[in-house]
Amino acid sequence: MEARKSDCRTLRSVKQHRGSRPPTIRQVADEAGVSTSTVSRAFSRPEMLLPSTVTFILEVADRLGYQPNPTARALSTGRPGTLAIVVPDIANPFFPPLIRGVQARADEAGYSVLLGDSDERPEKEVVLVAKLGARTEGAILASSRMSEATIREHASQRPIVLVNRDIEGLPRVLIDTASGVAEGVSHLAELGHRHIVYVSGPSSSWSNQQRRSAARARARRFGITFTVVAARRPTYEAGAAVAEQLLGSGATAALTFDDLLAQGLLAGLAKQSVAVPDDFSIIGCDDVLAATTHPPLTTVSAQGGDAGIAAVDLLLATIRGEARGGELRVVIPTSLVQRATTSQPRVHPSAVR
Amino acid sequence: MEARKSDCRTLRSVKQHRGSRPPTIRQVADEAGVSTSTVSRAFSRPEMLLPSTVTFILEVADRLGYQPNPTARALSTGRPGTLAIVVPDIANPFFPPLIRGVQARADEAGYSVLLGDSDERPEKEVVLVAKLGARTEGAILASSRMSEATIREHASQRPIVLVNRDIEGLPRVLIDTASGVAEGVSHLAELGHRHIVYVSGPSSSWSNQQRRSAARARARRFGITFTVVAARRPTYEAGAAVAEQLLGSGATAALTFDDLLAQGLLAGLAKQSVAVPDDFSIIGCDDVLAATTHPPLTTVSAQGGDAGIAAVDLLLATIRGEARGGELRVVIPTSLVQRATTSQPRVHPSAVR
DNA sequence: CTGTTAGCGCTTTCAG
DNA sequence: CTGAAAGCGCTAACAG
Repeated sequence: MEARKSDCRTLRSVKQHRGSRPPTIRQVADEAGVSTSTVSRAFSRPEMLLPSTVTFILEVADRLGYQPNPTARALSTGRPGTLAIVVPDIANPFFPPLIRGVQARADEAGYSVLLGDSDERPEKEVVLVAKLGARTEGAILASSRMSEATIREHASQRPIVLVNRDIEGLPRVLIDTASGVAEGVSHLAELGHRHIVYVSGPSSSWSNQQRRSAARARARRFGITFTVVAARRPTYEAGAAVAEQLLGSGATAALTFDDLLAQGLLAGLAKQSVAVPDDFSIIGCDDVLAATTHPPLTTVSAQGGDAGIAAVDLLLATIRGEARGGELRVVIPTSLVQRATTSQPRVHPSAVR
Repeated sequence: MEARKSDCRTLRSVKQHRGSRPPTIRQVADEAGVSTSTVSRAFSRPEMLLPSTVTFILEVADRLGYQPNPTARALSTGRPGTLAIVVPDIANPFFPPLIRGVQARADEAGYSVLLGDSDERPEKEVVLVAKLGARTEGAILASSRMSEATIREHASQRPIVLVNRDIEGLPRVLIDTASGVAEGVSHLAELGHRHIVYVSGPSSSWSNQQRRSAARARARRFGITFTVVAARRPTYEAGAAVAEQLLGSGATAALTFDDLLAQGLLAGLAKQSVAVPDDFSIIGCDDVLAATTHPPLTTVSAQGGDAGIAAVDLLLATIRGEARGGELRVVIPTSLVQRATTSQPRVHPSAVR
């Protein structure tokens, strides 16, 4: 096989330079003396062609600097080859590992990832999901702040996988921090604490609800006093701000919605000259700060990256229509990571030793 | 104007349910009794139509749940309406704010954002940029690890804006941490330090080179000893690992490539019972940890979010062909943020006070 | 195994 | 101001 019609395609064969359109399948076909279908197949289904044809075409294509146009391919096949991931706040350290996992896995599967940040605002999330949904094959909603009804509505339009949001019937991956949190409460109870407080995060967060109720249930089981203190956003500042309030509550230990809050609390307590863990114990959640806090934070591990990978797998399965009933709900286990912010509560000074 | 031909388009008018294709411009046109061109115009160039026609069509479209297909539009116009941002590591806290800025600004401009994580690997970055580049109108390469030649090659194919990489002739936004670092050295010199060390980051990082040479130059100006110690990746662990090495060097202060390294160093030093800032002073860079370290880190501010916004503006201008010579290089100033990790060097014990 | 022929859904001249 | 028709670049039956 050799190149035919390699005659003058008037001006079209000029070497590419800034501004010239990239070569199309048509040009490769002409240059190689085959039909466009053949060129198309050489790229999408090479097994249908003679190996020699494939190599020849690929060579010609390469020489011309041809690359299949993803947009055209998307329109023709109806498969954009992209996924969307939307999160409430990229800057919250819980999400980067998650996003990283998503992007890596999607990439392996030949997909690209569109990212959306809703800025913790449900209305903005709605718009984003609609906008991104139209240009993707499916979306992953991490810690969605939208109402269940709204989510269901979106899910009826296109494949959607939820992360840390438990809605019956929808594919979802849940990081089961509840078990880790319960473990944390047990740990505190066994240490001798009789009054603990839970510093809550965003009220519309499923994770927050899970953690709060898991902590409460376990506390009840041990018969220890359980109080809830609300922090606004899950931030360092908010954590530092609730320190005083905790001290006045009579509690000797706190579990916080996440590590950021715990870290802030650590600072707030330090400012009040309260020693951690000697005077007060703290347990965070998510394990996104590793041992970088001072002292190193005891927390509940959460494999954000794994969740991202699982979410992509689930989404891909859903897209392909392989998502069978049972596997709709993937649960990722967690456990308590003991570092240095918990210890026995300080007993009455005179009783020490 | 009223609906004509609202007759049976056989089965096509069935209400949408999971699995049914979304309505096309054709259906809206039929339902409204107009041509597809008119529907198209109602969405893309309403000013060409009678206001009454527009509202009518929009209403019909809304009733049918019609939304223009972005892919088809992209193919037809040649403008995908998407931008790409590729970073070496999303999990590095320097990038989330940057990405956040990019996504927010792009969204305002009606664009969506494709995200790529190169995992600090140049080869992977090359593949990513090529892949994402094909489906976007342009790309933002943040802290690119690719060679200058490779970057130029990509830039010759499509609009590209660099962040923290200074390549002549290419549009770029640079966070001028060099000035902040120099300020940091002056600060240390004025405090009385006579030997400082720079803990370097990725060798292929432009920022690293900038910071290192800025520090060296300023140190020379003050006639103080300047040493460089190499950390592998810019991580907490790497920072903790170099602590001992620094202590043995005779230096009394360190500037680190970034805050993560500084934070690790803080921990490494604490482990060796070296008090900061009393026994050793530290200055970080990027200001991504705010006052969350212990003690609060003195560092060089860097407005990642602003850089992201500026990058999008530059990219959009480049795409539109408005990028004029002079504005090709946007520099974002930085300054030293003094917190609590720097102080006078401890003089010979007997000489104290 | 390869070519022909229709589109995918939308935009865009060019008429009227 | 609106309609008809011709694509954008690629894929997908259907023949051969």
